[in-house]
Amino acid sequence: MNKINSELSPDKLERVAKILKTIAHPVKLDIMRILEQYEPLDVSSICDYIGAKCEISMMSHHLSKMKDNGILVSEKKGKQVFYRLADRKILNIFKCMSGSDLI
Amino acid sequence: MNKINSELSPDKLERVAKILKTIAHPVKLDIMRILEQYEPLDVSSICDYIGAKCEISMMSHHLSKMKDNGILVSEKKGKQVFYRLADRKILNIFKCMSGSDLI
DNA sequence: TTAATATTTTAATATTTGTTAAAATGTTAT
DNA sequence: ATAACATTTTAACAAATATTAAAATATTAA
Repeated sequence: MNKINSELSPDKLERVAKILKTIAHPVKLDIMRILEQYEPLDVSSICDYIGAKCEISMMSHHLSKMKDNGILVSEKKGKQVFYRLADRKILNIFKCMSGSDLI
Repeated sequence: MNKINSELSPDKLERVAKILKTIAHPVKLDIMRILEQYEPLDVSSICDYIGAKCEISMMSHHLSKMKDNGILVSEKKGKQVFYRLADRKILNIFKCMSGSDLI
C-alpha cells in the first residue's frame, strides 16, 4: 500500500487530536464562545456567563486544562486571573462545525 | 449577566462536543484523511493504509463508533463492509486546524 | 495582623474511553 | 455441509477524564 501524500504527518495528527480532545466538551466550547465576545475575562465572570451549574473549582479545572494545552493564556491582575484565547483562529471550528450536516 | 446572542444553543454545543470527541483520536483522524482520498473502502483496506500497528478488531471498533456518531456510513457488499464519510464537509476541520498556530 | 476574596491545588471517586484477545456472525467458495 | 474469509461483538482490563468537595495559596482591605 502506498504512502499517502498528506498534509498531515503522524505527529500533526497527534497534535490535532490532542487539541480536539481538549475542547471536545460542551462547557469548554462555551468558554471559547464567551471569550470570543468578552475576552479577557476573569474566572468568576466566565462562571457567571456560563450560568447556573458552574462551580468555580470545576471552571478552574477546565481553564487550566485549556491553558496547559495552549488554547488559552492567562494574566494575573491583583487577585483575579484573566483568561483569553491564545489564538482566535481556533474559533473557526465553530463555523466549520456549523457547516456540517451533523450539527 | 446577559444572555449571549449566540449561534450555538446549548444542545448545539452538546452535539459539536460529541462529534469532536468522536474524532479526537489520531487513528480516527487518519481514517477520515484516508477516506477523503479513497472512499469507499473496506475495513481491511483501511487497516492496510493505516499501517503496521492496526488490528482489524480495533479498526472495527473505531469505525463503528464513528458510524454510531454519524461521521461515517457503511454498506455491505458480499463479505466486505465499505465505509465512507457521511458528510465530507467534516473534512474542513483539517484546514481549520492547520490554520491555527497550535498545530 | 486578621479577614475577605479569587483562584488553584489536591485527593477521592465515578465515569468514560482505549485496548486486547477470543468468540460469534455472516458470506462466499468448495 | 464444511471451510475460509471479513467483520463484528463480547468481555475483561487498563488508562484517561470528569466531577466534587475540601484545603491551600495569594492578594487586597480593614
